[in-house]
Amino acid sequence: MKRITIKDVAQRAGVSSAAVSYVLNGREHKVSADTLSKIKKAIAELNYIPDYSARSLANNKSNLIGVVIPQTEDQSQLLLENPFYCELICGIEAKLRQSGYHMILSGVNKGEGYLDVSMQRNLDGAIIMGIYQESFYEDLKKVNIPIVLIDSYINDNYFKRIGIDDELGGYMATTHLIENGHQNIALVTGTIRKDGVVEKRFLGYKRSLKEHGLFYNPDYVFEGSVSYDHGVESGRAIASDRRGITAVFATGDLVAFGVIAGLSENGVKVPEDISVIGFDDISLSKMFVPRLTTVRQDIVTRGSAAAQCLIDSIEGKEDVETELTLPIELVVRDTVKRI
Amino acid sequence: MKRITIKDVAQRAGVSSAAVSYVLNGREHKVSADTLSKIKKAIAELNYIPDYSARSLANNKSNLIGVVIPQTEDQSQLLLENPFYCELICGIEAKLRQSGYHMILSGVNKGEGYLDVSMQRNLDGAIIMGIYQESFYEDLKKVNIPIVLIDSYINDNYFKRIGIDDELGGYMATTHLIENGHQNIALVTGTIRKDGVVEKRFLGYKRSLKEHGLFYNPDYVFEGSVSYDHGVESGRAIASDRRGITAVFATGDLVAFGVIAGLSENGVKVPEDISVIGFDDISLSKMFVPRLTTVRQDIVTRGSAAAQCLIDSIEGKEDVETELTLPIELVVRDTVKRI
DNA sequence: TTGTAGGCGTTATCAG
DNA sequence: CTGATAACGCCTACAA
Repeated sequence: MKRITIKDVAQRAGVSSAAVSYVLNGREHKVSADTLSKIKKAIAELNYIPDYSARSLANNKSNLIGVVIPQTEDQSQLLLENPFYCELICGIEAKLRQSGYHMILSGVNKGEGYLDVSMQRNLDGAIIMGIYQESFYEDLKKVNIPIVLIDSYINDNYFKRIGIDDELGGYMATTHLIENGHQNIALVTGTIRKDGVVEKRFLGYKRSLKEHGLFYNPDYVFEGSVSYDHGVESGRAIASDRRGITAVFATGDLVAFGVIAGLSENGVKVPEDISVIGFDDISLSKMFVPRLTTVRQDIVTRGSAAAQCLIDSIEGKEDVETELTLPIELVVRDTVKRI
Repeated sequence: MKRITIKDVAQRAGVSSAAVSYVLNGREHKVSADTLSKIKKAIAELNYIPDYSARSLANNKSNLIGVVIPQTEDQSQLLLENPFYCELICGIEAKLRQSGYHMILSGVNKGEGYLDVSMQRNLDGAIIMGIYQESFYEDLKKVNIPIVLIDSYINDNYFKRIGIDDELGGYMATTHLIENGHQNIALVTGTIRKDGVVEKRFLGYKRSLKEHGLFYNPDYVFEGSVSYDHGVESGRAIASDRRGITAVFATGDLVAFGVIAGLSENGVKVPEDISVIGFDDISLSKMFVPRLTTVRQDIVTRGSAAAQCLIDSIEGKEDVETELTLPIELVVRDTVKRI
């Protein structure tokens, strides 16, 4: 299929290519009604489709957004096993498409940054999930495009952030357990990294303990990866050596499912023997039996908010918030028992 | 960050931009060892990053692959709720990135096709999941780029297909149930569309019934969408009116989970009262309690095979199979009971 | 209101 | 082996 260019359209309409370009870019007022209709007709007849590469070259605007999600250590595969990211992406993609952008979804190779991709593709903006080493962000800033961070507490005004109050979430979860009579509460979590969401949830956990006159016991913390498998291992460990633990706060729903599996595998029932609370309320949580009590955030909305925020920045809107905090709420279902 | 161009590199190295272009494109033998080293040095010093838009314009090669996945009817959100697609994408993305390509992931708007995107972005190829109306494929062919279909039995040699033997899978699942003494087997499934995978699984189901001397009973077929919710509804329906049904073949794991939920919600236990078998073996299936008996396909591998096949076509390899059928196997776990 | 022409970064052709 | 130079498709001063 030979490419129809703007010149073909111009020729067919009997006008110059500049005129065509004008109507293509919404500057229709620069053109007489007559020419306008001729051009529109020609575009339709020829079924003209613009070439974004050329546009990007001339314009420095690609209508391309980079979306980065974390990946597994070993396989360098995207962490799509975690439905959290899937839902985020659903929200992002829908909003982007509806606004005329396309999404390049990728992970970033170990040791490499994202500067290359940004420059190669002339990205108009990027949404970054997960947390990376500092040089990663410094590189990103050099490219000088709007960037939205999800799941990061990097304190730098260059970046926009769409977050939730993770500390509060950790506090809410822990408090809910305490209010149900639990005193020895384990924390099963991914790596507690500075400026990461997990750290905040951890801090909320500790604050709740303290405010309720309970001691923080480091032995109750099972730190590993944010994965089902780590949950399973922790569940097993707890089952084999209870040490008085009656409840578990898992900092992600997927982890919580793992914990439940690890426990029940060893005959420990949830919530009869041990209560479990999660975090995120991924769509799976409704499907799982028993239905998981968790701290809910609206993940899809968060994705579309991130996309919207990015688009606003790109398009030069004035009042773009540099930080947006979305609400969370406790969802009480079947995995926490009053004791 | 001002863009460093090939000219800057040429200037710095004291050579022409053509020479630089040569070494950039691996035609290093067209250049003297001395110039080569000077150019390499300049590239490194200036931290030159090529502009793919320009390259695409000049070359008609974008190193961009379009990946299309189905979306929900209402929200036009990607069907990432279904882990099947997530895993596929993991496989695809990893392979593409490792081969120097980027992935544009999107759904396609109702009523629109994918021709626009393909042309706008100068896609080098595309991977299409799900099935669409015929005009969709006809449009795609016009663009004249390699295309890999997943989950389609469209009979057209233009397209490559990476599939499994869905008919056999349906047969295996049903046969497994029959061999465990079941005679009244319900089928819970997405829409049975011509040339779709679901149709093949359905045909395998019927063949197994027939070969084992059982009658096909249309009343036992619960046709709806490939979703958890449809599973739940069907499960409820079965629970409230058993009609002798002792086993269910769900044509997707997610659907199977729904069925199980719908059943147990009404006090019907799996597998004690009713056996359930699924299809796909998504990673979730290991996590679910009870562990789902299912027909396994290696989804991630399928994704990376699709990507590899596409890349081979793009790069003009000779021996690219037009159709690849990956193995499947029965995975016996805990949801089928012998009666 | 309309058209001409130069440039965006890269590649490829074709003389030197 | 090397270096101009003309595309590629589009946009946008600037001139008419």
